[in-house]
Amino acid sequence: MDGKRSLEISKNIGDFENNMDDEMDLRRGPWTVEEDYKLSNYISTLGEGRWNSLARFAGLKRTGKSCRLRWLNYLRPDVRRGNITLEEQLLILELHSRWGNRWSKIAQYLPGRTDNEIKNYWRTRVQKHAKQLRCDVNSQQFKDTMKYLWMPRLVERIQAASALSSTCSAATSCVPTPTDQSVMPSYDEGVNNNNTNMDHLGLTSNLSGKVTPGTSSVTVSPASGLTEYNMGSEVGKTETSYDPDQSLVGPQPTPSQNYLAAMQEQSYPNLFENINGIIPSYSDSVWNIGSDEDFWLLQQQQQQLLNNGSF
DNA sequence: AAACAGACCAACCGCAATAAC
DNA sequence: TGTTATTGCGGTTGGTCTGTT
Repeated sequence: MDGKRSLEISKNIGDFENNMDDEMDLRRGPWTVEEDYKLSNYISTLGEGRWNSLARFAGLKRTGKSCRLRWLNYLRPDVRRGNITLEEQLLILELHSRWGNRWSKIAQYLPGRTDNEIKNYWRTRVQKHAKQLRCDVNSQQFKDTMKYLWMPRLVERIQAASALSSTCSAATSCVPTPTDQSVMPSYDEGVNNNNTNMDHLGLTSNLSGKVTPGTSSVTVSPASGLTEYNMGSEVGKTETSYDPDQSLVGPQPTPSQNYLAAMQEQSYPNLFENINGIIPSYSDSVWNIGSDEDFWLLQQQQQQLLNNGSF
């Protein structure tokens, strides 16, 4: 448990105790350890659903809505925490370009990520980038910047990371393989913390989520101008029936990996050619979308593309 | 060291769709 | 069939952390 969480919990315990007198009042605000424990225990034995009655039976002075949100966004054992990986960033950009702010739909293709997390990512990172580039996040200019600069750059970084890890694993097992999502590091700014959120409760859960991948294909979508990604009916479907006997089956490709593979096959080589032709220094620079220098670079590249009439 | 600003994210709110009665 | 309860979604808010001045 990190310091931030520890502080939050100790504060919450205090708040919880102070509010114990308010028997009739519904609690609001941050969840306490006790509440998390009650909710997790209740759901792990009796399952999800009927959130209002669940809240009552579990002895929680919370609305059903609040319980549902807490479970889905935080306590659910397959919630994946930590930084958004490059693959996930790429997927978010692509899916958002197709569906807009359909966060829950987008989240279906990012196993373990919640709509709230993706929404927060979009608002804090992507919209910030649009602001820095002085364009509207919904403008064609920004979409083109994503399409021709940002997304290909992400693909390249993923490829680079993949090449590095396979080289490394051939020699020694020093870096996790890209097919192992559970330990896939974020090359942006840290490593995924894939711990379940039961950890701080001292709970060990058998519950597991499972991703069922399938075949995928990529074509260029005339409508969006971006890649059309047909995942098939079963792909990206996260099964949320928590059978204790269920266990994660072998290392299988996730939807994002299918997507990436298909995209590499069909769509992006031309983009790489295009951009490398326009920007000779492209492959030399490190694409870290978080730093100011990168945004300066991106602005320069964007301007070059505009000057070349590529958009 | 203090004040401030911006980033981040958990949680809430309002609304619409759906289910239950 | 109408009403009420529940669920799910997207937008927004507010608290905390972190970096800067």
